[in-house]
Amino acid sequence: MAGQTVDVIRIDPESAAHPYLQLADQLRAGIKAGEIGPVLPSIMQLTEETGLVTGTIRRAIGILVDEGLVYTVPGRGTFVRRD
Amino acid sequence: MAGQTVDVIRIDPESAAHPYLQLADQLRAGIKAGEIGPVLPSIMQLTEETGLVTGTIRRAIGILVDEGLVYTVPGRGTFVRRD
DNA sequence: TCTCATTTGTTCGTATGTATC
DNA sequence: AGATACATACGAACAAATGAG
Repeated sequence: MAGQTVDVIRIDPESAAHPYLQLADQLRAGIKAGEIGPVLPSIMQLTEETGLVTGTIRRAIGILVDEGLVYTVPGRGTFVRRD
Repeated sequence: MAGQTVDVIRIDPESAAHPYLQLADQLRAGIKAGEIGPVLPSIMQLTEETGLVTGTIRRAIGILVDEGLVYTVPGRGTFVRRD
């Protein structure tokens, strides 16, 4: 199992903001607020909770990876980088 | 060991029907015809016999689980539900 | 009790085709 | 036309449960 369920994630399909950006923003905020971590919810969990598909989830997480905020380990999960 | 080899499974990659649906249909038909069971071939066996990958096999089996036709036991296998 | 092989479960990575905006 | 999103499938690694010995 990966991280806990995160009920702070709310994607608004009607919003002008793209879902992958909404998700990246909310994940980032949750991490910085200490509400998310040290292990992020799995892509499958996020798929269920957000209604988005894996490609979109991965894209949002990819942003946080690029920012150096988290890192992923294949077969394990996505982790908040502690430094 | 799990179930016997099942040479009734034939996935057509050229078909318009998605492989996971083809497999689910053929497994269901084989079970109802009494040709498959009481233990399904393992996921590994099915990957070899169909050329599909584990994710696709699992998805097909998941359909039969949802239908109540079979159930899975971790470390044991997938069994036809007898009722 | 311990080890090992088998089996299902979970997870990330990548690719392709289609649909929508 | 291009970017975004969805659906499906393939590839790979690791984890956990089970049973045999």
